[in-house]
Amino acid sequence: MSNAYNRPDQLSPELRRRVLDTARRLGYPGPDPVARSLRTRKAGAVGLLLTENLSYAFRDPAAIGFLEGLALACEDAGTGLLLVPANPEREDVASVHRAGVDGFVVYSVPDDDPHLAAVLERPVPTVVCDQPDLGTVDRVGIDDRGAMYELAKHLIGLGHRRIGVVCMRLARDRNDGFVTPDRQHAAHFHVQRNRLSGLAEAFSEAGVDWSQVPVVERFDHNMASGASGAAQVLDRDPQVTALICTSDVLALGAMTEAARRGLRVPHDITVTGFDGIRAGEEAGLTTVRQPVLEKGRAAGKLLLDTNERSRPRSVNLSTELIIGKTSGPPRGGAEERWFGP
Amino acid sequence: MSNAYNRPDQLSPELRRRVLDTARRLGYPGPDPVARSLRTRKAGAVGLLLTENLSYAFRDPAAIGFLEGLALACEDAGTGLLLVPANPEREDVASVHRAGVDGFVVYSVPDDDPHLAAVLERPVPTVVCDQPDLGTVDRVGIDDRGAMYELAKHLIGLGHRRIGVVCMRLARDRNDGFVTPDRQHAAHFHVQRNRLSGLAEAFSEAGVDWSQVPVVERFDHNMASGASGAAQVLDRDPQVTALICTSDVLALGAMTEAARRGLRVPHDITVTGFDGIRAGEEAGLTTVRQPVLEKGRAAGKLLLDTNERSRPRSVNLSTELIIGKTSGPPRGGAEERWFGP
DNA sequence: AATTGGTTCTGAACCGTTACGGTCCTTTCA
DNA sequence: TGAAAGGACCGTAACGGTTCAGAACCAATT
Repeated sequence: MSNAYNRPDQLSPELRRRVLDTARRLGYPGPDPVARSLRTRKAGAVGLLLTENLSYAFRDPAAIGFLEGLALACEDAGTGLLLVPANPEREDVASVHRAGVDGFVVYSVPDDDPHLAAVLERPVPTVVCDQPDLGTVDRVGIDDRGAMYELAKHLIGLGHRRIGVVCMRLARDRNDGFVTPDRQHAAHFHVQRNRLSGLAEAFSEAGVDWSQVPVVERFDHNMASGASGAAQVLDRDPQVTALICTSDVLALGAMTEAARRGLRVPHDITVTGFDGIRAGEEAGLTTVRQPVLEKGRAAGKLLLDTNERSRPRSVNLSTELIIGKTSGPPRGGAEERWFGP
Repeated sequence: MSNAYNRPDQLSPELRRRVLDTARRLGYPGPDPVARSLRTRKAGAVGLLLTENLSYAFRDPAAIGFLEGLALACEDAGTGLLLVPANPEREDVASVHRAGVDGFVVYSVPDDDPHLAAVLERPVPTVVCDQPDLGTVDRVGIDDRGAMYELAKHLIGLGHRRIGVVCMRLARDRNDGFVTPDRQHAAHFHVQRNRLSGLAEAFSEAGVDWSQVPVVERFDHNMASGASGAAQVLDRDPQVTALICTSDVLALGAMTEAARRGLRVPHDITVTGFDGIRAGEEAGLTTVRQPVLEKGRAAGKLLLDTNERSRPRSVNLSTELIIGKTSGPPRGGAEERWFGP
């Protein structure tokens, strides 16, 4: 009787001792956690669904920050954190079905991802993060659109009108190259779609024809992609005065490419990022800082808060525009370009 | 009948469709993963036990590398990775008992940690990493002692005899300060014990009285600890020509402290680390590079390889001495100290 | 002595699935 | 035509715990 293990008060110390003794003698390894979970309908763990290969997440500083925050929340609650393998290339959602968890956190997956759909079919609470608001499950995010709009306004104020953009993948298919406005608009990654849309709005308001702005997409998210993306933009239009990247990692890569071409930042060209990662900070990157750790923590808190009645909830965390030393007025001054090319 | 879900070949398409239809109509959410795990005796996940607060692991570059490698192996095998909360301050082992997993990976916990004991009592395969060889379970590690011995030999060859050491925590209790040889010898962290012992051996062979060498311990593992540890060593003996740190993170901190004191590295003082993390590489740190990612991957492979007959296995990965630009001969040349104090 | 109250202990039901063996029906071949 | 073989389908028994109802026991009260 497993009362001996879990409810020492329900039986006499004498019997408890006897039970535990014989248990040990028979080599009983203690109550089986799975059987317990079945009966109590509590798995004692939350699942985390990441878009990327599991291992890839550990390379992205923003993802690591999110993980840290989520782990923090789980730790507080004494629950485990199950990393669910969700290979984006395979359509195999078995891993989602197999996960014995009390809830899911879904972090930045494409909105048409079959794994996401599989999660939503499971009868457990779910929190989506950096995803569109589904209205049916909790959500944590930031105002990507507004933050990027503000950053764009800063650049516009400096006088930039001829810009280029390097962004992360917009859909599940690999498309390393220029992006049509259609593809931008139909992007399946909520975060990227909104950042681009914030840019488009601000620059359109400033009289820039957005359809003419070179926007380059990169599937892999690392500095090399930022560098090659920047190169592609600069090859197309060497006259751009600012390279706007939708992440700090891409921006840092773009800066190496600028350096390789002998362009001084910000004198010859302005480079901006998004996220506010440590390495960007050290480089003095102009960027939008978002509270990645808080995002993870908020997601965990929302999921583990059993207060059902108020669902679904939506949490928007605030961001901060960081004006670093990688942004400045276009070469030759702003005025020169007032009546631009 | 869940055959409809899992064994489409066992029944006619017609029946399958009918079953699935009524299932949907009745709001059946698909087979319950926990019940399945109970029946099949497979949880589809491996547990990871970390010494630190879960979230803390995401701050340590070496731990992140390990996690990445382990996640990689899990991904290949299609299993989940469950981060088990193991607050080192509480003695609460319930989280270990509650974890529904097919095996455990234990990474760098003190050898007297109750969580480790709890894992070993569970009737599932276990792989320990950066731990003493228990003889009963698989092990992955490096030759910490030999690698540190080699690094010490390099410094001795340069002429260093008067050194100081900054190391990570040696036991579960907090002891920020100097370490007696006794405590070094009795250290509960296998990795730290062996690194110190490699140092002691090499310098003893070179005629240095190890009991006189200042060894400072820091409980928290971050750059600030490295800086304050270095300060404590330099306050005790401003004449040390080399600061040997048992991790790169500590070494980077030590370098900031050296800079703060106006000491040039390596001209005025030599600083060395251990791990081979990216930030250290960028700083040109002299260190021992260890394959952290491979360690994680090897641990995962060992655990997921169902070949029972060859257990327990022990894997030693190789390390590489990296001679960077933070080590050089002691100020005033090596010869001066040949007959030194 | 019978009722009441309380504690300790026992047994059975249940959680939801998969494995297994048995029934039934159809097909194949002597 | 009958027996054997095979496929489709179905019912049931674990898997290993937790929970809960009620039995058994003892002590105190009426």
